[in-house]
Amino acid sequence: MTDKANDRKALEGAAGVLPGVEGLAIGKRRLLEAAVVAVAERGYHGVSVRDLASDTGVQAASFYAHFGSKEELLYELCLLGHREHHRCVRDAILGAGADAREQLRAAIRANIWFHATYPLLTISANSELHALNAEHLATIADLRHDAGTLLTAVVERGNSEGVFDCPEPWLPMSAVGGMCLRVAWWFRPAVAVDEGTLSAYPRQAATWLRPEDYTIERVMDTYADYALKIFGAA
Amino acid sequence: MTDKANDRKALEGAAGVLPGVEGLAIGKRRLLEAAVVAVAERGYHGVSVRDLASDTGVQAASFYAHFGSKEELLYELCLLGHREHHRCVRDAILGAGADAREQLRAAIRANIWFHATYPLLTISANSELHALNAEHLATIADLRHDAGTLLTAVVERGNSEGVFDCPEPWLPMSAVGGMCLRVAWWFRPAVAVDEGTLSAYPRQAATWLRPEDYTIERVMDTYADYALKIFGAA
DNA sequence: TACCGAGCCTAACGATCGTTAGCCAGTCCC
DNA sequence: GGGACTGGCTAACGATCGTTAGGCTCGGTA
Repeated sequence: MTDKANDRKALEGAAGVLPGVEGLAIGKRRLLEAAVVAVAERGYHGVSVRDLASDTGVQAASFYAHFGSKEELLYELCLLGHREHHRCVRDAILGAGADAREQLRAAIRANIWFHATYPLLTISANSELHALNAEHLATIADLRHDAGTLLTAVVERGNSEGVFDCPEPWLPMSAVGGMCLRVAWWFRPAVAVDEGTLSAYPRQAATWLRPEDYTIERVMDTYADYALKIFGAA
Repeated sequence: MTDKANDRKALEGAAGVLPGVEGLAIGKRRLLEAAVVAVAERGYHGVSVRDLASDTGVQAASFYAHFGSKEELLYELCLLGHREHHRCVRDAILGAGADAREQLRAAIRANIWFHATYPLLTISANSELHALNAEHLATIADLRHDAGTLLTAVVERGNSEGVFDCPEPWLPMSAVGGMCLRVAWWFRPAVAVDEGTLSAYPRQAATWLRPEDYTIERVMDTYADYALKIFGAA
């Protein structure tokens, strides 16, 4: 492979780690992709503008052609993460028919799918909110609140229809939410992993000792069963 | 209250956020306590040595009378967090009798208790491992591995005794581990919280919209029931 | 009494941080 | 053809970073 081809591959090494960036300018997209990799690994304050510029093959000053500040980039990452995640779960619920159990199962499956497919985005958008300014943090908090509303409605309807048995949904939802979220930290795909594809998963995922790697499908099914048990599904 | 009393209270504002620091020199202990508060809030790279020194009422250079480097302080925090957590869970299992279900229940309860009682330590010791050097990271990884061994043994014994039904324990353990770990991020006590006590919990815990705050006891019981369901307890 | 180390201090080192000013090569539209 | 816009560049700003040198003041100990 030529040096130039190597350079190009290095610059695009993070392609595919972010959903919903197809319409963006290529320079901005590359910065976002480099950022989600670096921030998930080292945290917001552990990543400098010069790091991102270097990963993208440009100078630090060029960063500011795309973002007004470093914090604004983090905000865009968080916005992207929460919006795409919410859309993913919402569409799954809406396409699941009228049975609350199937709606819950679809929601859990979509939740896991997103966290296992975009783990670096999940980690960045959930662990680095402290670095947002007050206004941006409030916007993200509103998004989080909205995302919870629909799932709460599914559970409450399931209760009144008699297919769930959890009079107080908050604790079971916290448990299910927690176990689904953590998938982003440990998941690594079982199939077709070359070095480039593995870079889309957190480095720590390699150190969680497990007997094997699992397919996304298997994790989705298994965790959905756990969730239905927790919600006391009939 | 006098100014001097105010100063003293500010310096000791983080007292009680760390277990197992009774024998340490007061200056070192204060630095560790200030560090766990700041690191859980802003991340390792978001906290400077001068920040910690300022919170402790000393100069930055005095930091190095207690720690060889900033990374070494993080290592001591991670060591403390993993050791105390492991001891807590281990003792609970050993004191639970011979029934695997009761051993599992005790382990989950102890796990939750630790995460809800020392949430800032839990967050720091689990989210900031990336900032450790290779040698220290390997030591912590060994500790994590050892901690998993005992619980795995409990589950496997429960399987062979016929009281659990989970032929492959890793996925259920990942689910239960995830939901218990996340308690550290959202838990806030329901009773007797003045401003000083609340500072022992992550700031974000206030933003997770919940209908009420729960007692530790209630979370422990509820989550233990979830865990037993997940492991297919007879 | 003399010493010694612990624990604090002031001052400063070089490196790196986020950000800005000012400039330049293309590309598009009128 | 000319002007505006886009997206890159070099160079530099002041602030802050982790860390060190060197000195002071104690309490304990030989």
